[in-house]
Amino acid sequence: MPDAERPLLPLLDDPPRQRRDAARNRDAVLQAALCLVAREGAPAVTMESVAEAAGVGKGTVFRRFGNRQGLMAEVLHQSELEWQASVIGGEPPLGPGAEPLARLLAFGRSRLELNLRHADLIEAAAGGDRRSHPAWAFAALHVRHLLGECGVAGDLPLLATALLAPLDVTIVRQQLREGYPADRIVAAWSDLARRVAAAAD
Amino acid sequence: MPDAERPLLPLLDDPPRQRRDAARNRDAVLQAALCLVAREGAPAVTMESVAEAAGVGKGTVFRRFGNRQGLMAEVLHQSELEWQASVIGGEPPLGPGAEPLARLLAFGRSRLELNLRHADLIEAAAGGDRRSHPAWAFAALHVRHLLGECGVAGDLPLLATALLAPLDVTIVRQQLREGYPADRIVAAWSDLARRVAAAAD
DNA sequence: AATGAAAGCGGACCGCGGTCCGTTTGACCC
DNA sequence: GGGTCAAACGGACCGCGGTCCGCTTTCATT
Repeated sequence: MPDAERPLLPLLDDPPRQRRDAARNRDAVLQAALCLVAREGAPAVTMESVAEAAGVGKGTVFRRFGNRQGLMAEVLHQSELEWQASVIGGEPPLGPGAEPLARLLAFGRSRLELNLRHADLIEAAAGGDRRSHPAWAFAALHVRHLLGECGVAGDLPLLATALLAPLDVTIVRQQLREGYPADRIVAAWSDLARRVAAAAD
Repeated sequence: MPDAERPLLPLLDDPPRQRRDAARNRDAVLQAALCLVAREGAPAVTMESVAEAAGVGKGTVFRRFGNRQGLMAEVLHQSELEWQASVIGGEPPLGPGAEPLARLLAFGRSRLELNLRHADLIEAAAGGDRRSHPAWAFAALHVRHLLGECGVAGDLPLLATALLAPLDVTIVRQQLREGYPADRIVAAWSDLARRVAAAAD
């Protein structure tokens, strides 16, 4: 559908326009990856299998997405959109309308659940910098915003990161493996969040 | 030197005694790995190069250490011994003798420095479970202990993990990459630690 | 329609982590 | 010493991530 506008606004999209086959292939690869990950789980999906399912060569997959992490990051991004929408505009207490602290606590529980649900994908998408992923940036920004609304004084971006850190998949998984029940992990995180948010107001 | 005692105390070490060549090879591999990592950095060290340097076959390296992470974990362990000693018995404020809160703050700064210094090695040793490594377990236990001495009430083991989490290599590296200076990261962590420790007493 | 150039393509190729299995070595007993 | 057996060895082998380069497709221009 954007094609229909092209002739009418030829000035806006010209600089780096990409060839049509490139766009088509990129889309095919992403769809194939999405499908394969859903069906077989991220760890079982190889770059070659994605290429084959998309009907392209292996080189094409790497050209479009850089490496395995890049591809998985894109898949993860698709899977996170719905959740992000419900944080921004969904029901309270996760969405807007509740007290900031209540939203923060709901956020923690919800994010922890999601981290576990997408665990394999997150780990597959995680390079040395799991935190440069859009999903992480979104979460960090949101926590920072809520802390601000709670009236917390201090280094908000770094405090936000510090609050997010213990929710990380690898940490939570390890805690579960050590026998801590999920409820207790959530409770401990809530405790932490309250301590951080308590300093002000 | 333990050899000298063997004949005198034949009862203590018999159950799973390992063959002499096995022990010798394990040692040679570890030495070679230590040396190579120091000289070329962890990322550049391949399992095959370690095997060759140790004068053994590749299979032997894998048999002794399981996989690359296992080997790197062992190398890391060696590198952390000195620091652990200085935490347990070194000078205050890191070592014993200072106030618990002061020790905690000193611990954070010191651990952060060490994480950066050993960054490559830590990442190489990190499997899905970076936190099952002895070095991590040691740190967690120590923080838990200090929190207890601070009079903190709550879920100490999980709070300790939560405090440790933001010191993780990948997080700190990302923050540096985003332009936050190291001092500020340390300050933010100290702030966090104080908020956690402030609830009691 | 013809043409030139560059963006894109794909599969042969490489290196490394990890496995497998036939062979060797060391420990223990006679 | 000789015999036996399990533990250990080592290198050929495999699969996957990632690169490279000669060939093809697209698109702007005329």
